[in-house]
Amino acid sequence: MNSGILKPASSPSSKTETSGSRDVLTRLRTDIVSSVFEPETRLKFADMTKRYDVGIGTLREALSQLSSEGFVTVEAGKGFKVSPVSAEELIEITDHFITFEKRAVREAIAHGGEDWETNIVAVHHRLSLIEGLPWERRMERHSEWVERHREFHEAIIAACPGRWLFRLRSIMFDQLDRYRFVTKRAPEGLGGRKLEEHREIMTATLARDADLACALIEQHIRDTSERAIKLL
Amino acid sequence: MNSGILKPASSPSSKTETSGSRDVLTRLRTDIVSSVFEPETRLKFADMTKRYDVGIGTLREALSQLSSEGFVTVEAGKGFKVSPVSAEELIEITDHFITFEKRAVREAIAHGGEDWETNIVAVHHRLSLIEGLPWERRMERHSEWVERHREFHEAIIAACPGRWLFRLRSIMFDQLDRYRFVTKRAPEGLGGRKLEEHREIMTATLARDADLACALIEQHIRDTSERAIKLL
DNA sequence: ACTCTTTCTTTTTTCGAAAATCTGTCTATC
DNA sequence: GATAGACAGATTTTCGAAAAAAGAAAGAGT
Repeated sequence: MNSGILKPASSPSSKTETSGSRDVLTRLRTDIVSSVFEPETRLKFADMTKRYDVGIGTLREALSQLSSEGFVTVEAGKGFKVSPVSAEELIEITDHFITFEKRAVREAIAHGGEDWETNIVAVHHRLSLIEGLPWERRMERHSEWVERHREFHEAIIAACPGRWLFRLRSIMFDQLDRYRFVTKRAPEGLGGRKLEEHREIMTATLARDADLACALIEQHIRDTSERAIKLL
Repeated sequence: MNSGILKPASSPSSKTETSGSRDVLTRLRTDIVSSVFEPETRLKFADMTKRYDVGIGTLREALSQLSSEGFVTVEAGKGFKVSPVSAEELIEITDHFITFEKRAVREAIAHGGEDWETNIVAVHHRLSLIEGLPWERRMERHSEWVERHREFHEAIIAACPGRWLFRLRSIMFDQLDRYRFVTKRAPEGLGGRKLEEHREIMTATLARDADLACALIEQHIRDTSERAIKLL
């Protein structure tokens, strides 16, 4: 089957066209985050190499990487499978992420300069361009939203000098993305609210009000996670 | 990371290399931790495949894994090199580790059962067998000490139910190991002191005195890290 | 009916050749 | 002398074939 010469990649959602050039690690992670592969699914080399059009070795390296990020689990001799999800894990991840993020925000506010501020304004604008859209159009560009949402939160803490703090936070953020996905098709509700929240977070941060920024971020994250828990 | 597979532990062969019984990932990590390769050293495939007697693909996977653990850094097209070390990073790692460890200890004390207690006593005994030795003999069995030391601290927090907390802690612990190595050849000093400290930590933990255990552990880690900072 | 082999199939894991990329050196040109 | 281009050697990255391991199915013995 799939007699096409290149790129079968018949993902059900063929809206975002960029996937062809991105590397297999990113594509595979995206597919796991967006539940193209359900939890516990075995990721067989034969299928995967065809789907992503890469060699076995390259694929194995990507899977190995994803296993250390926690997205897939590996059992020696039995191959790789998509890591399971659970409400308990989401609670724990949320908890860790909030702890990291609050700490990082304080550091960033303490150390950030003009470039940091400017970048926050810039990426927030990019994000608001999508969040300001009506519901259907937002859904169409969901994967873009995911990316810009990540960019925004990363920009906020970019001035944090602790590299490990940044790194640990990012691991948790990526994990949250996976759970965040389940709220994608949730009823409209907080769509416009998010636009508000992000603007408030930006304002507090640029005003160097660390306490307020932390409180807003904590609420922002907890809201999303709690919605996800209900849908799990 | 190091899943519960029992390792060969002892060094069977006279020379450092030969006998590729342990897998290349473990051996390479050990070599980096014990400064066989200095920081910033480029890890060329040609040399490495000969040294560890594995194929290019296998080696690449190991290096890739180590890069996500933070031991090596990778630049696309320019290969892998041993990550740099710095006093600043040690301070940050120490800080994160202590935060994780204290939290994990409290959880473990709250949740641990009889098996947990028993295992702590057992691995502490194994550790004390080395720490009770005179200085020269301790040095001879340093790599065994590293392993048993890890086992001991892992046993203390084994009952902690948070899997991500455990995981994040372990990443930091592995990083600390690398810095801990520089204190290996430090003047005798705290050799006997450590034996004391570990016994105190065990006693406090088994007595379910979380506050005391946390305080002891924090002191224990900070002492070691501060000694390392001076030697950096 | 059950279990222990044996054999065959599927899947993972390893390996080294070949392609792509980078680095440094030499030469032509201004 | 400085700059750009091109060549050669070294190094990384990719790929798929082949070996090793796991799983499934069939057969023999109890």
